[in-house]
Amino acid sequence: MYKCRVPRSHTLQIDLAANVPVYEQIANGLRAELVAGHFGPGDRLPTVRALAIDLGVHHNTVAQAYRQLAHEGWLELKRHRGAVVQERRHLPSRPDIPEKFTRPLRELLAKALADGLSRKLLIGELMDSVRRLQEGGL
Amino acid sequence: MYKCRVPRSHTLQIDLAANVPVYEQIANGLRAELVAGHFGPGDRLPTVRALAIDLGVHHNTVAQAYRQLAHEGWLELKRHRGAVVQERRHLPSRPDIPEKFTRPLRELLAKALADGLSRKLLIGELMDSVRRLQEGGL
DNA sequence: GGCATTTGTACACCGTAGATAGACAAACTG
DNA sequence: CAGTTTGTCTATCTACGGTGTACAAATGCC
Repeated sequence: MYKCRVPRSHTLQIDLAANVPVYEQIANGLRAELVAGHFGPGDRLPTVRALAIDLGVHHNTVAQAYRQLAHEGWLELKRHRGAVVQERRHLPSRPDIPEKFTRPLRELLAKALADGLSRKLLIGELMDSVRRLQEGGL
Repeated sequence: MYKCRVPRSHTLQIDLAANVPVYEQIANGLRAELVAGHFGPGDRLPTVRALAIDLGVHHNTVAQAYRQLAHEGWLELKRHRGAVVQERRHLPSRPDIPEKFTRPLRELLAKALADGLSRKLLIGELMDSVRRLQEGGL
């Protein structure tokens, strides 16, 4: 019995056609959930196989995502114990903001504008994010 | 003689170690410049070989980036005419905001937070972007 | 006008990474 | 104690990114 508020395909979506690896899509999606606090320390994520079936990929692919998150300190992976969410100490802030955030954000905005999304709409989305951040969420 | 305000390695940076393809990094960087209006219609970008040398990659890699941008309607690629910036009609806005923007933004923020960047700092960056967007820039 | 240079393209090649398949060892369940 | 569950390991296959190289055509210089 594990507590699994994990996204079935609704919140965690995989795009096999995307040029970003599936295991990284999974890790990114789960990391977002973790950062948002949707999981607390001690919570257990689904087994690699269960999630793999849900997503329609191989369990090794999910395992790779789990391993990456474990390596980042989000999960503890014990055999047959499943993936347990860990308390994660806050890292000291790094000064490489431009590379880690500003540039990707800029490129993301450029892509969105190029896709025809309006400035007004993007501003709205950004402001929503700001609000969520201010409230301690994501 | 081409008008080339193109980034030497300062504004257009390539990370060979990144897991995102170099040709896509180039395309993303140039698209950001184009969206920002740093190039006008008729301007000519550097030749594939010139930019390739600047970036330290093969000219075919740059050519692939140029082709992608041309396919998106940003550039016109004529043999021996170089890459000419085109007037680009605005596409009709698509309704798939979450997939194209919200989700990637959310994951980017999650990654930044996971890296130890503070909420306050991220909020500042987001607000900067909002301001730039409001001013018609990027 | 002719010729070397420039320039984008096409094609083949190689290395690597992503995804899968299948087997394995250990813990849990009854 | 036997069967099931579960994460891991190893091997294999495929696709893609990046490079090397040759090519065709337009440009520029004399």
